[in-house]
Amino acid sequence: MVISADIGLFDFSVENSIINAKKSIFKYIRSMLSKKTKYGIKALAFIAKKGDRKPVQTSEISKSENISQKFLESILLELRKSGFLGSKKGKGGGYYLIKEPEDIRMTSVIRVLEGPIAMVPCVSLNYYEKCDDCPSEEACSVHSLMIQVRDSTLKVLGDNTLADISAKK
Amino acid sequence: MVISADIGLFDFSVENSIINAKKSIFKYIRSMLSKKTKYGIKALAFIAKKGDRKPVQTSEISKSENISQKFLESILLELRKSGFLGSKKGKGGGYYLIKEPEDIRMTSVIRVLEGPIAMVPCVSLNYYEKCDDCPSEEACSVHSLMIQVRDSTLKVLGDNTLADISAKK
DNA sequence: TTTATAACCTACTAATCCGATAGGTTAATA
DNA sequence: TATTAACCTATCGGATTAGTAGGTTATAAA
Repeated sequence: MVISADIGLFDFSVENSIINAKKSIFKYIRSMLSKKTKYGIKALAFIAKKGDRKPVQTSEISKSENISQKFLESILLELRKSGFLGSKKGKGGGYYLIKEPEDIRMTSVIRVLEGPIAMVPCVSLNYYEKCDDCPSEEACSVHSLMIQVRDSTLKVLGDNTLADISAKK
Repeated sequence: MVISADIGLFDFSVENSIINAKKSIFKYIRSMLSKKTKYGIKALAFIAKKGDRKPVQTSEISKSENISQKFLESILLELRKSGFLGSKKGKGGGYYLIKEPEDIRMTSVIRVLEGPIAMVPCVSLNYYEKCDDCPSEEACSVHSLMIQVRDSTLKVLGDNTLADISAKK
């Protein structure tokens, strides 16, 4: 019985790695950071890099960063509505930062564009939601693990400002 | 212009917080950890808690942890195929651990059930994939940030074993 | 040897979200 | 007055998630 279990383990491990290989080649890899958030951060970094406060057009960012212009428009609009950017219409218009890059933490950007930073709503600070299945969060084996993950992620994202990530070249 | 920008900021910040409030009440909160993975970890912890190596039935775990039995079946099957569990058919059958809980790291469980741990494929160690839009990963403002997040998450998940999370009560 | 059990397998589904597209309106500049 | 660029509304295909349904195979007990 032990032997057959071992053989089973071996066979299936091989089989599984093939499945995973196929997965990575042919299938969509689930990403925890949406393109929306990714594009939003890139756009903010692009604007921050320019340094001056002159409005930057969506079209310029779109071309330079290979982002669909229409999609980017909606993202920048959202960033304006949530207080990261100011805007100016008409010729010479565009978007500009209304805070110093040093004062824009990645946590706040991601919370606006992506939503919760925690991997699970029941440990989210800003988007908390109780699990339907868990009678007690203390008894849940996943809960404390996810709190640890949340805190370590929060530390990284809270320590990094727009100034930090746009300094990289 | 500065004044109108400020007013705009204020108005929209308020509006946005209302939108977010509605979001958390009425809408689905995106979770980075699928229920599949969550249930899988819970099931492993359940089996580990029992201590002895006697097979545990899917139905028992399903009832105790409030998980759809059919869904759980598919998860435990996957955990067996990827080498975490052994199984026994027929009466008195079920699933049992084939490794010590101390030797099962959360990183490996999550990689099997969820896929990549990184937030973005371009910084994933086990599921790497190049971004279509980025010409250079070094120049990407998101890249190094995501590496930091990945490493801190990896640290937490690598330090926690099944023994650690099932010890909690 | 039959019967009950529980793992195993295959296929399908509703709901949801993501990323994008299309087409138009408003406001500011030249 | 014409052009520009932000702003707004609606819609969509493709993909995933979290199941459900219904059966087959292997094992243990009767």
